[in-house]
Amino acid sequence: MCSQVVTRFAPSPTGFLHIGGARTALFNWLYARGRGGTFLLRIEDTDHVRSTRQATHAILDGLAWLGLDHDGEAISQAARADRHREVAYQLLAIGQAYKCFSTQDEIETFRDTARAEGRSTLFRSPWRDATPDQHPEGAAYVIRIKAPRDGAVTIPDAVQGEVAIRGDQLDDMILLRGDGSPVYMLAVAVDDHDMGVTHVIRGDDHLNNAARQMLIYRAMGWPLPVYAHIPLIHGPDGKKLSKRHGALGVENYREMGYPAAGMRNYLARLGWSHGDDEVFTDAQALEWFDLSGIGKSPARLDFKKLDNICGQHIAMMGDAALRRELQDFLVATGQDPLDERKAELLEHGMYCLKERAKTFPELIDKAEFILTDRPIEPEPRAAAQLDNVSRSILNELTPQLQTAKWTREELETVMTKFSDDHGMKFGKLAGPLRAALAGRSATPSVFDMMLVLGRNESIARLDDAACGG
RNA sequence: GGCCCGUUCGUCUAUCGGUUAGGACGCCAGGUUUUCAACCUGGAAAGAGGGGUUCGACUCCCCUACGGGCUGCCA
Repeated sequence: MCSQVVTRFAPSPTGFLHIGGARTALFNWLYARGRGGTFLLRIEDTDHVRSTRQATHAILDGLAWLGLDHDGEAISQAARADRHREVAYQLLAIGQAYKCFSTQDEIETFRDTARAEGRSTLFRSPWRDATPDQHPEGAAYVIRIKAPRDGAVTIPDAVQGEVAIRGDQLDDMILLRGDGSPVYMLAVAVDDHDMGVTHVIRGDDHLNNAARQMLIYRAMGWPLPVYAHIPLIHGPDGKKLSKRHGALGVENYREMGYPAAGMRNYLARLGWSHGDDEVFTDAQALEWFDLSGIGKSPARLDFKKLDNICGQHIAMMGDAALRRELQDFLVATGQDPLDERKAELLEHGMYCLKERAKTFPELIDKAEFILTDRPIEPEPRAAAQLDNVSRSILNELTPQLQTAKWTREELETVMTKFSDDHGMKFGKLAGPLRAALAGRSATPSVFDMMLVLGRNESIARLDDAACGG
């Protein structure tokens, strides 16, 4: 069969894990993991001024939260500068690159006048064809690649199709700066090659760069990886995602309480599709994901849809897993985790809570009746105007519910007995109970529980039981 | 300025020359419900504009408009 797939995610550590970057990472992860391949992580930290250790940690944390595990250690691009330099000199030695002694000032003024005169600002170095004996003694130089001046470089892209860049649009880009430091374009090409990357899946802001990187591959005689340039994510207004759109980093989404599984689903569906499938498991995504399903136009972030997808994932999750993730969420957001007893109660009641929460904070909110300290007293003013049923609910049922463990069986038993004793339909208990507990912030969720219990699955059964047929 | 990419309901998308242009989210209406939510039923809602090619274009080609990207001794 075909050789092993190797993908990579290569963020610059200049802040946090951008939501767009997270999607790029996800696509790479899905592609590799779905094919038994390797998913590597490379930190592009060659910009010493902007790169920080905290930013690297933020990226690692974000990936870990999203469950996008990479193989091996994260690779530091900066640490590989010697190898990048080595390739630059190799290129020089085989005549695919040359020393350029033009100063930055010269280039600057050239560009200024070119712009002013409406001409191309591509700099053509006069040193391209100079022989060594023409080189000035001891002067500073940069190493430039010899880009083709005619013809075209065609990028075979799995998403965009064949994209041709004419040779006259390509300048002799710098490989090594005057101070001997390698430039990004060189580093990327060398690293991708050395790491054995077979599929470069990245944002389409790199599409044009691919042509330049291909020049290096070509000059070195390296086999080309498959390129797949995916459209960027835009804000709800269709503009490029920026600070004013709010949540940019994945940690923001984590703090808002979205489950990682829901994020993976939503992000995967953003710009990629598998027919009409909207909600899917990781296993399905892994099986279905393919470059051919990636769209070519930028997608907008839609929080309503994110909510919906996440809600469905919370409903799909196992109670124990939910309990664990909820605790993680509380810790991650600097809140106190639930104590054992409450966590236990919550897990028991999860079956009728999780179907109606889209985020963890919402789940906690719905569970207020379970989690609130007991005994629960009704607000005096509300207690004063209760009808008979409500009063008996308050006196008989509430105390039982206050000590209940909230398992489905127990809740059914208690509620059924009560409605049976009062000769009323189970579903009709909601109103009086609410009235009995009016004014308590804890009240709404008990109705949720009753209604869900009653409506969805067991109302007929319970009503039959309560009314004796 | 030059070059490159994109454009189907409000949003995410299906369609890979022939469909009443489908689904999902959201929205609206009705149902159920002694709150909300959930749930059920129904509804409104799309091929940017203009030229071609073709018996037939959302689909192929060109132009325009709009959006985005690249054009650094940034990454």
